[in-house]
Amino acid sequence: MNIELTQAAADQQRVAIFKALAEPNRLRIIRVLYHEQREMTCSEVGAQLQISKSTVSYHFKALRLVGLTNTRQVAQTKYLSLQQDTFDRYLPGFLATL
Amino acid sequence: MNIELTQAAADQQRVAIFKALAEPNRLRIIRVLYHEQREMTCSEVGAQLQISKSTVSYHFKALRLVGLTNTRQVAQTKYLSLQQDTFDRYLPGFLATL
DNA sequence: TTGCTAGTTCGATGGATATCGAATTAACAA
DNA sequence: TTGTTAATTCGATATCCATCGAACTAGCAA
Repeated sequence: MNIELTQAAADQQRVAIFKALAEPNRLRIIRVLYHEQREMTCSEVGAQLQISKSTVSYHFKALRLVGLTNTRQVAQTKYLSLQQDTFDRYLPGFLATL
Repeated sequence: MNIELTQAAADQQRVAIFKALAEPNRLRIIRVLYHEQREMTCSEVGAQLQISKSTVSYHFKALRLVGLTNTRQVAQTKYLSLQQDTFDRYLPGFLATL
């Protein structure tokens, strides 16, 4: 294991995470999930944030791809929640500032 | 003071900070400043990161505008260092993960 | 003044991305 | 089968931004 390679990989992950959070609607999704401490669906978030469901789906995917959230599927419905591990590793203490 | 307004303002700041950090070269600048624990000049960073001085200047400005760094000027030379306060307020614990 | 050094700004370019409606897929229900 | 609901994908568009070299500004020194 080369330290520089793993650091480069970690940096790539950091940049991806920051990009994901550098968007007002995605940040609001994170806050809602953190404060409500429960899973939420695409439709539910779309209604609360007043954005189209396609846009919400797009943001959900972005958050999931960088590991900030995870998804639990029940029938046609997908429930989104925070992936605490990722926040702990890359942004410890951040959620508490929201 | 309206809580929602100040939260909106804080969110705007958060998004700006994440945007600033969502760029590989800027993240590297932050890491170098954190690890070396000293001020660095535009030229010095440009040489170390192998990017043109105009690009470095552009990134320096971006970091300064969101309050992640501060600048001390001596004659023509500007010395850059981290603004610890901002990290403490918006990203507590982040620097230590680098 | 004449250079030299450190940074900034400008203009142009190429690439990324946030957004929406429409079409599509998938799962369930009647 | 037909219809309904939840979410994804597709196209298209508009905007943002990282990058560079060149031109410029400002401070210092012969």
